[in-house]
Amino acid sequence: MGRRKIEMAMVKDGSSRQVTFSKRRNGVFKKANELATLCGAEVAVVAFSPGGKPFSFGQPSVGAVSDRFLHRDQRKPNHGKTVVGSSKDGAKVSILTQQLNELLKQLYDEKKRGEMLEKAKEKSGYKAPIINEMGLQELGELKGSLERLREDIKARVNEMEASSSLLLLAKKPVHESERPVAKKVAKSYI
Amino acid sequence: MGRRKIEMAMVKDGSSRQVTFSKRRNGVFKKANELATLCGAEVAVVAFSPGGKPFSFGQPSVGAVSDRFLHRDQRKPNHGKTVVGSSKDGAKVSILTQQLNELLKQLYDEKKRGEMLEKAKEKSGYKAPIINEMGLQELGELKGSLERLREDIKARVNEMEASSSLLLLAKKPVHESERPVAKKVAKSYI
DNA sequence: AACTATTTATAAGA
DNA sequence: TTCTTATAAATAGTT
Repeated sequence: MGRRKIEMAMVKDGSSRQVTFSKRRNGVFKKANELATLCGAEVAVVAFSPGGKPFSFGQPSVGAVSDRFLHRDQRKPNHGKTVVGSSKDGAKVSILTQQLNELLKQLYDEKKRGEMLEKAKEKSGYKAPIINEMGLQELGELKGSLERLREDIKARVNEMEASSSLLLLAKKPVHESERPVAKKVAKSYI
Repeated sequence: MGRRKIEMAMVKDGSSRQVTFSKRRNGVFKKANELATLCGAEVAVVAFSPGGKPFSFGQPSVGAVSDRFLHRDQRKPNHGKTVVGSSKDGAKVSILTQQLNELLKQLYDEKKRGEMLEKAKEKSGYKAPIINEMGLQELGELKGSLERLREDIKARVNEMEASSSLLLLAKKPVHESERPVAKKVAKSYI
């Protein structure tokens, strides 16, 4: 699909092969996302680059689809693939938000699991306060980062309601800057 | 890619949705096969139809790729992705989705690691010091994984903020009925 | 299942 | 790496 038709065989030049992988990987992920969106299907894609790096796409997640495929599904049939609304953009944001919610839920589960492990350790008579405190602190910071992302998505939804700037600035680079980690405790996902 | 451009939203008519799924499923599988052939990459795709039937493609096999992804290969995903400058918001959303799913993948790994930890603990009870030390070692590794994960998320949050800013510029307003519904959780995560 | 008018993906090139 | 652009490929609606 380009300037010329290429032979369907391994690209010999390593550099070109990496470029091809990057481009086509995104193409496959986009197609998979469209399949999931248009058909309400659960789809997972996993690809290892020529260099051995893993990349993945999953709706609702790679793990969920993998589990279901391996006949370990314990969830409701339609879990995780609801598209709210008919707007193209609203649907996309909805999917992203939904995935973020699942991320937060899993993080919550991880936190509970960590607490149980900590209890078990104390019961066994061994103390590792430094590791415990640092682990909890980092979990808090991790959660804060995810909250930050959630707020960004929420704010984007709100701003979409208020105004619609168009494509003029779409190519302007955006400066990335560090932002303080949120400390506030979440009471809801959105 | 047809007679007309279609809305990127769930196809309402069930019959049409099934036809779309069949066509596009083949398309995704073909693209995945080309990715594997051209780049020598290991690729797996799993898709559940609207009716719940599983379909899969794998090179060399779904199981091999899934196993490598979920259990063996712990190398970090690519971090250098930038979507600033991309001119199609569909691609931006695709990349955002991909990044979210990479996060999900890593959390999934952490979850599995925690499950193994718990199993080991239950198996040994509370009194075996050797097993406890092993648990502590694994907890330390978990902490290290969370440290790396936190850094990954920080980096991705920045990437997503940049992406989101650009994405916002091209958005149209969404209606009230199309907004994601808030979900509630009993208590804080941390 | 085939057929095409179109849209979309992408191979080269810059 | 990113962006352009000419072209190949995928596919939506139709038969």
